[in-house]
Amino acid sequence: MREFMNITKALADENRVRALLALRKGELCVCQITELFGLAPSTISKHLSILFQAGLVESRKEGRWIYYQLPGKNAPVVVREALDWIQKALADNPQVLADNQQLKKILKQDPAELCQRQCKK
Amino acid sequence: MREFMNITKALADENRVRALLALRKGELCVCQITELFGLAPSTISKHLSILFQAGLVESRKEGRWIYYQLPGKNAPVVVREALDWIQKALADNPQVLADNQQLKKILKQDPAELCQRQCKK
DNA sequence: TTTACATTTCGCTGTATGGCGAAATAAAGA
DNA sequence: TCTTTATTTCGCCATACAGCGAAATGTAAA
Repeated sequence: MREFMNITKALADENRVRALLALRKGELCVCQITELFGLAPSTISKHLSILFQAGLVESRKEGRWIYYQLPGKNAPVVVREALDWIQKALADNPQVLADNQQLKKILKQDPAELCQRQCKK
Repeated sequence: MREFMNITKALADENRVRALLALRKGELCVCQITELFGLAPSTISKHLSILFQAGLVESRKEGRWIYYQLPGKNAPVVVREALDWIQKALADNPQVLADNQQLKKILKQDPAELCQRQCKK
């Protein structure tokens, strides 16, 4: 039950749901998500930590960057069904579509430059 | 998005999830759920109100009693899928099984007597 | 080594939420 | 009508949580 509630609590925040949907396009580093949402890096980090604890994202370290991504086929059924559920419910949501557009612009930018700008703020 | 977040926030409380699973057996009045969880009637009422706002339960008034039940076939897809999800995830959960046992005992009792005891507390 | 930098952790603040009991509401019964 | 009673609403308290900035951590570059 604890595990399941970790998932529902993780899904009970709009920014975390938006983050999960943004990750559909592939892995993202913290500063890319930070840029997308316009929140403080520490805030984004905390959100990702909560998603990670719930098993809703995986993480991969590459040098100084940490990339987050949606879990693979080996993820628990309850997790995959949760992700399918929000995907289906919000695929054509205006906010989510806007995030997708914004994300495209972010992905065109050099991640290194992006992160530098984030850190200077 | 607001609608969807109403659902995820409603599911982010363990007692509300337990209530939804208890309702699988059929409609229940407030005092029956109160008896099941051992919380104050006002607390249960608030929880049911939140589930109702999210569209996760329907209600039916019969005299002084108000019966709550899971939504029917006409419920939005996103709601039905949410209910299927938690049902599948927690069908064999110890807490949920214990609730089922307890619920059987409660359903054997006369609702009128049950409610009277609740209100005297 | 030092410095730079991406991310996390920590401490704090304001707001949201679960819990209760008391009062309000609404419907049945005396 | 006047009680009784099932439920809701309201006001309160304690806790949980999202947000930030500053400090800490760990890794790469100089």
